[in-house]
Amino acid sequence: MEKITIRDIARLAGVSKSTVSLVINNSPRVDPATRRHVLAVIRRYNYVPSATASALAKGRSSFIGMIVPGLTWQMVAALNYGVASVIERTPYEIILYTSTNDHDYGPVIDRMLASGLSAGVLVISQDQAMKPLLDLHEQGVPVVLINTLGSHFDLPSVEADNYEGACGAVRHLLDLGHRRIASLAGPTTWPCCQDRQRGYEDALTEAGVPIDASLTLQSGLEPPRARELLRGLLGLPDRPTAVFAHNDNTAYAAMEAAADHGLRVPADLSVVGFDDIPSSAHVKPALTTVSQPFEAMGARAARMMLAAISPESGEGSAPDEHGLASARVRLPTTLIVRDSTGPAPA
Amino acid sequence: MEKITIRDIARLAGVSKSTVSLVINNSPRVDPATRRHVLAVIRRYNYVPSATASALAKGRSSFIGMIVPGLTWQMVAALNYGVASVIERTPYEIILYTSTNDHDYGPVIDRMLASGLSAGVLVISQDQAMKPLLDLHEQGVPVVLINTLGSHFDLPSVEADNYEGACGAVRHLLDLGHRRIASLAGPTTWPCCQDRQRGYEDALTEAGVPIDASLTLQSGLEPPRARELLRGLLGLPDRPTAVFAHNDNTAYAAMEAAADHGLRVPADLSVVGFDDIPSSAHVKPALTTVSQPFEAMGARAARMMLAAISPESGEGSAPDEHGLASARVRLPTTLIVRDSTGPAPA
DNA sequence: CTGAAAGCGCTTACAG
DNA sequence: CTGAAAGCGCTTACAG
Repeated sequence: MEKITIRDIARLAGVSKSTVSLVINNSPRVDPATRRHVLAVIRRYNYVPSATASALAKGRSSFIGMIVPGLTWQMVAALNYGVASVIERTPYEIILYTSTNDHDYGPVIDRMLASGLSAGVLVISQDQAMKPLLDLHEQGVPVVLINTLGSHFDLPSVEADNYEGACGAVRHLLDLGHRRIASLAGPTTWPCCQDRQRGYEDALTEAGVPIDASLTLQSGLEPPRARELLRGLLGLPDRPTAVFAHNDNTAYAAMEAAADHGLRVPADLSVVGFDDIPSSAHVKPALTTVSQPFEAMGARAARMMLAAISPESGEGSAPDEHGLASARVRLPTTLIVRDSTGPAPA
Repeated sequence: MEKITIRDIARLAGVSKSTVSLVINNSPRVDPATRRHVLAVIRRYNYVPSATASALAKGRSSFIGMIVPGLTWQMVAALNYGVASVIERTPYEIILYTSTNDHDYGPVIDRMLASGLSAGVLVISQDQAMKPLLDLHEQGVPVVLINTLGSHFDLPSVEADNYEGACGAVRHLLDLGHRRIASLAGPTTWPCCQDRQRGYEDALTEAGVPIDASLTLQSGLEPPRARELLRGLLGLPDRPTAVFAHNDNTAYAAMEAAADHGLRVPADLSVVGFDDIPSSAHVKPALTTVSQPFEAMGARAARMMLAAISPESGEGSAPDEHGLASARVRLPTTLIVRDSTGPAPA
């Protein structure tokens, strides 16, 4: 069971190594008959070219680096699944870089750069320092971001449509008759949360409901803090009858805050979240929330990456002038209505 | 900013490429002074050897494959974090193989084998077919399993102590005065669930409580099914006063089943889960559950892998005769007591 | 359209 | 203890 090499295939097919190589790399300048023949023996012997050897010879590798944040995210699983489903049909492999420092991808990028292994980098990011990524990009390594970034960065990215998602969630509450709707807001520095907050405000304005700044609570997406802040607000005479939380975990905290006051959800207080993490279908009451299309986001990002590193590879063949280099795609979200929202109390 | 190579370092240091290589690979047969000097220039020029070139020359690579199941698991994140924290201090990189077929790792293994890229494989598995993994192992590729396997497999593995974890959970219920305790069991074919079930039964027996088979519900770990089965059981006159669920998601289902009957948790029914996934701290009532040390499990597995692929690398230097090749480590769990368990009703 | 040859950046006997 | 040389398995001009 010796490892079979290009030389073996060449001998077996009665051609030179060069020809085999050209076949492998889809060169057009090889006779169709020869190509078929070579392909046949390749298949027969189950030959797979050595990735390391070809990387060395080509000067570029067939690895895509994927940088993921550390512990935090439940969504990484779904995102990754999407990425895997497209990459598994290509000769590329994913090298996983897990950042043990969630606020700075610097060390991880250094490592990547040093190894020179990655043909491109997929980055799942939140509020990490962007500088290292921009450096990467400037050094000619394609970078595709998964998740929202500030618009001042010109890196290709795929994200959920946070703005429209938030609008939809708030409109749902408005439709149910709610007028005093609180926002359990995430970090003001996170672009995704800025978009969600804008969506919240615009939906209100559009419905003719004036914006009351005291109804926006800066929870930083930390459940304990969210619970505490909302508990304060719920004690007030003109308490809100609904809350739009910037993510599911703080929505859970909102339910706890309601319980702290003996308020029932949704009879006394409606709650809508954002993300639709797996547990949201199971909490009591089941959470109405904005579902992000994580799997699709991952798949899309992977396709953009492939297009960026091997333009010939078809698929996303460059609609805009820079290939997909500066694309910024926003995928639609879906409002999942469950049991945590209901008509505004009389 | 040309890529700097071993030849550059050799020239800069005034030695041969061979010597530089020996230094890089920690060969003992190089003069300490020379070594210091070479190391200095390596550092000064920030030289990192090409992973592809050395893989090619050595005939083995510095990649560790990690196979993860598809969508399912929230714990993969924590596991991965543990793995990353140890691998990041070595020259190894992780190649991520995501199985889009959760029941058969065959395709993924084929791919891995074909590329010949991985020096070893870390596998997060549940009830996948073991055959491909055993083949791998037989071909001399070190395999370390994360998670429980049938004891009939002789692959090194790290798992949580499911048996003791279950015992602890059930003893907690017994201490609270419960005597009729249901088990919301997982697939009988999954070794981890077999262990949990044994723990449940042994804890009962040890307390002198006879085992009532009708109290064990085969939920298959599917929440809807768990809810339905338990709802049936709770309608009976001698209903259980507590339930031990084999994982958190079915514990949530148990709470729903209780609500279906208007039973309060924990006043009328105590519920304990297994896993301690992130949301369990936030559900209402917060779930008492057995916490698995995912991060530690990942780290441990990574260390075992390193020991297997580079025995010289110290760390876990082989306590048993086969190195760590046949080790089977079981890490302790922790019972997290929260609000879903309380004294048995009078 | 095809082949011989040099080269990618390392490692590893083999001499010395 | 150190260096010259061959080789790992591919790719890529360059001839033909």
